[in-house]
Amino acid sequence: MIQKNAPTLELAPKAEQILDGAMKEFLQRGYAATSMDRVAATAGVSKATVYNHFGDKEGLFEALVKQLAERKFAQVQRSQPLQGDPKVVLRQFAMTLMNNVGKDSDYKAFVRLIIGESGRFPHLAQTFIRNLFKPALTIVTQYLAEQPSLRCTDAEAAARVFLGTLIHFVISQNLMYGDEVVPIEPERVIDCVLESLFQ
Amino acid sequence: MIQKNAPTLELAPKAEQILDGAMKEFLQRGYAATSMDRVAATAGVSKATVYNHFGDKEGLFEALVKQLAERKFAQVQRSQPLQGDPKVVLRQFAMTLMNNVGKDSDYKAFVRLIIGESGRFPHLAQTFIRNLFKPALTIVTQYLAEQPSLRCTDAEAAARVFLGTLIHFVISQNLMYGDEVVPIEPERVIDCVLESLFQ
DNA sequence: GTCTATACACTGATAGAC
DNA sequence: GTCTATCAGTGTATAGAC
Repeated sequence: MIQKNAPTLELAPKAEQILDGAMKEFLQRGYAATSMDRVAATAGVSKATVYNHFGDKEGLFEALVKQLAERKFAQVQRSQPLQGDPKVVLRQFAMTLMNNVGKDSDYKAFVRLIIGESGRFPHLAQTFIRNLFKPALTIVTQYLAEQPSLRCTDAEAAARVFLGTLIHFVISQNLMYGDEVVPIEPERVIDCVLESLFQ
Repeated sequence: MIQKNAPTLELAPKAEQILDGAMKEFLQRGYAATSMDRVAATAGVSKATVYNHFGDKEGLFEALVKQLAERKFAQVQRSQPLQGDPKVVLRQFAMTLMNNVGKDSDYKAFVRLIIGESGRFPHLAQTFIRNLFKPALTIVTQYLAEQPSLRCTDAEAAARVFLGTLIHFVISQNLMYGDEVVPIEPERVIDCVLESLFQ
């Protein structure tokens, strides 16, 4: 009766299944508007199974956020180290970041959720910062520290200027739909920040 | 029986009263977790009165967001025009922005709410951009366009670099509690962005 | 471990008296 | 315009059978 084939080769198949359903619901509706009923239905399991695995709604939410943060962290770590001419390398980096974040609906929903709930779940916001912003900051800081053409001698501060410019651009133009209110070509901002940071 | 004294001298006393209660609830709990029952109780009116004034929950939320956006807009417009030595003027501007936004709990909650709900209420996110980000962008762009020492000839792009750096700093360090994960003195970032933008 | 069934509180919204 | 009372629906969480 019990099918032993194709257990998807994962440690906890039902847990993965539940997290998949939880992701769809939480990203689409937000934390408070997501019901455990719907998570169970979307995941294709009973509600009691959800509670057995994750304790309560907060436990499920925390497990989901940590999984998403770790998945994206793996992507960042896997990216090739920066090397070469700054203006070429960093322009490529900027375009990748803008396309990777600004046009990925799931990722945009994830960022909205984390920021929106950061007042009630400070620990999850910090997990996001630790797993995603901090590694990016470290990579860019190390790269900038090796560039003699960098105008600002404080490489970490320069990395914050560069990343802050890019991330705020995505937040204001894409997450908040500012591209219809204060439109501008991304290239203009990238050109300007690179022109400013390097001689 | 009916007290005629102290009608608070406002056009719609009950409406203001309801919006005050709605502000407390929505800013603290978010949109979905806020109940109309609690808004009515906090405002000191009956629930039916809330529905008579604002139609439904979305109507109340939109009225609240527009009021908050307009109040903050008035503060921005009232600020003195920028003039004088760029590094002095913009350092002062940056410190004011960081203290005004980063340490005002109500304003932080407002920004979290707007970003968190921007996927479900794009129009309200755009109202926020139009009333708060766009005016700031305009003021800084005009000021930068007059500075001969500006390295980047594209004043609007430079304004986005400057404001993006500052706003992302507040979001990551204050809204998302990144100051405990990736701490840094604000002055280092301000120094760096000014050093980069100006000769 | 997983399911069905259910407890119990609370939700957004409305009807009708005043 | 404001209130009390209430509706139908849904929320989180759990008990008990398998």
